[in-house]
Amino acid sequence: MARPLSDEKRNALIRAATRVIVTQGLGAQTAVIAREAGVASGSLFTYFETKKVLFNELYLELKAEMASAALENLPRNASLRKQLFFVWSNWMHWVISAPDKRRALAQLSVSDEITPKSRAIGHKSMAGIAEILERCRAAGPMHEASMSFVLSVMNSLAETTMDFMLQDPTKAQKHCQVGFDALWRVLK
Amino acid sequence: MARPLSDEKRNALIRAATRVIVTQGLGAQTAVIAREAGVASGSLFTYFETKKVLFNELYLELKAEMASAALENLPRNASLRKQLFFVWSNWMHWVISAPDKRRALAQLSVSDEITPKSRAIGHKSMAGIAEILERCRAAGPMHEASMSFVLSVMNSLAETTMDFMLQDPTKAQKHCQVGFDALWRVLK
Amino acid sequence: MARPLSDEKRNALIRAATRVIVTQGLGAQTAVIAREAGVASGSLFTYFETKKVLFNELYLELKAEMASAALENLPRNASLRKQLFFVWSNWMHWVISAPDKRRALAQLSVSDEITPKSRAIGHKSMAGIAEILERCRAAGPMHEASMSFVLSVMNSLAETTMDFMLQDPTKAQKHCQVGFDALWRVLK
Amino acid sequence: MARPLSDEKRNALIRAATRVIVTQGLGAQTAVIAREAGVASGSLFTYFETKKVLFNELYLELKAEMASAALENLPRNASLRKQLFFVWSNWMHWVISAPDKRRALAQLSVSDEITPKSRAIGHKSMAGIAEILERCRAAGPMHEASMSFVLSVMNSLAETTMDFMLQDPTKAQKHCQVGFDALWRVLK
DNA sequence: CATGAATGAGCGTTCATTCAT
DNA sequence: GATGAATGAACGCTCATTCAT
Repeated sequence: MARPLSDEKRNALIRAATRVIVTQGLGAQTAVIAREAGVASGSLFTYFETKKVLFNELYLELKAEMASAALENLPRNASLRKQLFFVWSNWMHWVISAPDKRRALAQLSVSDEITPKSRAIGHKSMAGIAEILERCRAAGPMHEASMSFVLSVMNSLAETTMDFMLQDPTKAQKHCQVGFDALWRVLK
Repeated sequence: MARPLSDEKRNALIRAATRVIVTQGLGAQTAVIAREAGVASGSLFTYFETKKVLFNELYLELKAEMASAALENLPRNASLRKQLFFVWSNWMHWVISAPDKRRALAQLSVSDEITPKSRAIGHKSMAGIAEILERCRAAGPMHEASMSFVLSVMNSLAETTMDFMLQDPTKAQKHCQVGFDALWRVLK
Repeated sequence: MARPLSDEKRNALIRAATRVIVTQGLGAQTAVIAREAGVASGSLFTYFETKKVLFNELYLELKAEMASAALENLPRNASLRKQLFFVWSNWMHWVISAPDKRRALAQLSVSDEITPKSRAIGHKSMAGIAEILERCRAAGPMHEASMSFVLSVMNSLAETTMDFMLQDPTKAQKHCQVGFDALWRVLK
Repeated sequence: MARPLSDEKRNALIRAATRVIVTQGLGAQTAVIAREAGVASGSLFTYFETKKVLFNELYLELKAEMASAALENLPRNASLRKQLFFVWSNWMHWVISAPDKRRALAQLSVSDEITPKSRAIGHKSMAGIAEILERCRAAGPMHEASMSFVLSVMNSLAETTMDFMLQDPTKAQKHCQVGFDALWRVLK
């Protein structure tokens, strides 16, 4: 991933793509993304070979950002439950503070524009979270299931929780808690 | 009435759309769907005003079929847990026996081609399932959450389970059970 | 021109075409014309082989009707000027009483759907009028011009006059007179 | 600015449209016009938003060109009759020298693709001619008719004359004169 | 490297005409 | 003969990508 030139422009494009995807979906025209980024339409292609590449890189960035937001300031000495709740909380909080990113990521995640390779890398972003989850389920009822299944279950619970938090911000805190409790019951 | 609108052709189109969506995604060309259905490209539009209408009707049919498959032969006298497991089992079984339908439905569900109205109707298809779920969660830890949240949670667990069952059919039975157990723990 | 069956249906189609052309132009769909005529869309083609044939026949009928309206009750013993004014008057009056027909005819006349053959026949419909015109210009300044040129000039003056009469019916009478006076000056 | 919009290409498209309309009518395909102009089919739409816009702009250009051709080198000191004849002559001469433009303009003029707004602007192109005409009819028998009626009469006489000039070029000069004389008699 | 015009394959939909009922 | 569903060629316009400036 050689950075040909201005990181600034690359980032502007990534950010513009996020915003535009939220309103126009993945059918968004590259020209619109470029305009939104304040860049000439042709320039988009000096930063990203194709639209698909742009979407894949955006996917990875969002995924990584989400994961790192979830792990920020993790209290490594607290109880497992507390650690997992901390991660879950951070995660949900990130969604609330950056709803566009979450919405764009949701769209990208279900798109067939995203390659298996990107998905694999994206999963690796979650390694830090996975590790905690791993320890949480170790002795519980999911101990025989594959780790990837458990991860997916957590993900799907998280997605559902996020959707409801975004739908009605006044009940966001409540949903955050209820969602976590459900997850904990799944694991313990 | 000369040559009445044929249910057969309509169904051929619906079935063709299902198959083509699985391989080509929602960008599938109407002409391809028509060819696959064995009708002229223009004929698609005598059965469905637009591509979007076709997709919405397909969504509704798949959703309804899925729900009715899940409720088939429901043992109304069995315990709640047994009833829910029965529904879950049927549901998962339908997916195994009609993976194309599940894949097409998954694509349609996340598409913005599907109107809010269709989604509303689609949710009503799930009323039978929702009712059982409602009774299952009544006394449990989710009793304070909104029904739509609980439904969404069940749905997301189901989707995750389906994906894993489809990925590795040899472990399908196992995943079916593990997924249900997780759901049950969420509820009880 | 074998009349396969019901004159009634044929006429309904001709009349419907007139009305529809006025509102939709010559791009009017055959299906719309058929519906307006209260006939199945396919039936149009048992009365007229093609859309083009329909339009040509309609053209001829309107042209003939217009000419015959102009000549109705012609006072053959009056002065030439009076005869020509009589014809002109009738002609203009027909337009006022059947504006749709005039509008449709105007559209058809400039269309390239109308074959040279139809145009030739259409001109023959005007023979009666031409004859009077011929006598009017005989001794005048147009006596050296070709008859077809003189006819065209009269036609174009008539068209212009009609347009203004239809635009503002309160001044119709006035325009009728002014138009005729201009024609007469051209001829005498 | 990278590769500025080229007037050359725009003009090529306008000229191509003129030629193609003559042979194919207004149903001419945009792809054919583009090919005839030597540009890619999509490029047509960077110069004209839609086919309709192309046609309206072509209409306006032809109308303006015609009017300006008619007024070129007008001898402002000559008698009114001479001035009007001069204009008429120029006008007819333009038609002879650019028959395609005249044919295209004729088609466009009767089309319902041309908006009322374009027509209004088109009429303004004729203002110079109208002014002379105005003075010619001032004292004559048309002095009570509306100016727009007189203009229309002149136009229709001109159109008729043009058609005959184009039909038989050997008699073009003759028709030009006969047409003008008729117009003069209308006015005086 | 930035720009935005140029390119042309691609697609949903229309509609005159045909033909099974 | 009447009906209206079936047919499929046709077309305007879009948009990711390329490339001249």
